[in-house]
Amino acid sequence: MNKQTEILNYINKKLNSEGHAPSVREIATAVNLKSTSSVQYHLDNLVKKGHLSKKANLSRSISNNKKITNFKTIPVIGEISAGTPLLAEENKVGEIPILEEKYSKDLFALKVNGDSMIEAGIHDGDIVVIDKNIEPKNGDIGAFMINDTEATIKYLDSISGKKYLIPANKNYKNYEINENTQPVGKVVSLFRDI
Amino acid sequence: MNKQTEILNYINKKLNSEGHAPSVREIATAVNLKSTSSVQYHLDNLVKKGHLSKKANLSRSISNNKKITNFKTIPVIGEISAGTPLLAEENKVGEIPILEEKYSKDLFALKVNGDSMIEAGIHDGDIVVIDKNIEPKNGDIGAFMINDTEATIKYLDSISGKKYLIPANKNYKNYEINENTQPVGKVVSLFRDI
DNA sequence: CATAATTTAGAACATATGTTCGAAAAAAAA
DNA sequence: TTTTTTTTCGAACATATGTTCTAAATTATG
Repeated sequence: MNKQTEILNYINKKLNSEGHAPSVREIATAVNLKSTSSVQYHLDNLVKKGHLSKKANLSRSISNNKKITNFKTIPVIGEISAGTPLLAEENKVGEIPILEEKYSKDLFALKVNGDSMIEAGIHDGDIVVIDKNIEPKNGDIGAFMINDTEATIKYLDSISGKKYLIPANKNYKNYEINENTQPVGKVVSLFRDI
Repeated sequence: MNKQTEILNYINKKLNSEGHAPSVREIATAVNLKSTSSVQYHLDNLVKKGHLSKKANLSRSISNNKKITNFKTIPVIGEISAGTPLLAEENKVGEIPILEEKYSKDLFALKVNGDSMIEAGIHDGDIVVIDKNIEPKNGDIGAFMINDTEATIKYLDSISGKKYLIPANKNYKNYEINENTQPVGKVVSLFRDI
């Protein structure tokens, strides 16, 4: 490996592991160069080639030029235990990445339990992303809390004036919405490990 | 906002925008403190509380303690044009995030075209992640190239000794594997926007 | 109000660090 | 080989930067 890429790799490694850039002298030691000016020589080239950025006369100001795609994570909620608020830490079973541009504070994810929505292509164990900021409308798939103890994913629709939670599975019955049914948000996307 | 969180926010902002930590004096200026020792005072507290890490006597060595969930992206491939290599840039229609721990070089994603796998819960427009390093076995859902011009997602299975690509849709027929059929990889996960 | 705890200030110090320059060494080209 | 280009070295320099200490100012507490 040539010295230049060796230096670049070392810098990237350190940026990642230490959270800050190495000094010129640290680089020199790491890549077996006796003189700091040798390192400068390569740093100049790496900057010219656009691989790195650095600021003049500034300690440890080297940074990586590569475009960073930014993500945020949203919590994945598993079983809801009675009484525990939906997003309580104890319900959390994981995190999933969301592109920053799609991210909003009102997103969270729910691990699907059961096959009541299988005809909508939502399987047991799938993770659905829910936007609390969007109230599910007729025809939408939404997340609903029933009696504050159970979260369920169902179609929402009206049948002869009454509102129902409608499963996508012939083996399950419609559930008429009552005062114990609270809409949580709209299902906006889905993840599955196969 | 109190001084401590003001400092913490400034540091995080700078780490993000500049790629390296600010100096103590830069912090002082930014949060309107006249003395560097005032900043030190708060830095010490932030370190004690576990919000930051820093190394003694080291310039710009402040780093953020929060666990960084690392992601990588894999390319999403759209329509395959005849002759063009599968992963060619011109076939790319986007990127999706993958947790670093799940990431491998051999992952890519394919936008599903059509509803031939709808009974397996894979819909038109879904994005499936394919691991090129795993050769699909009987019973697996795999990605296959047909005649180097078309990528398709199907079940793989044997029927009376012959290997078939089997759709999950009664309206489609099984396709017997021949010399023009190349396995690309196994489908390992799925994304859907609803 | 008096007292204690917290926060800020100022100055001085030690040094880690980037930079520069000329020359030597090594590698590549002619 | 000779010439040119690339790479490395060593030393010296200027300064950006973290640190410490004491005292003052501010805020909280009784």
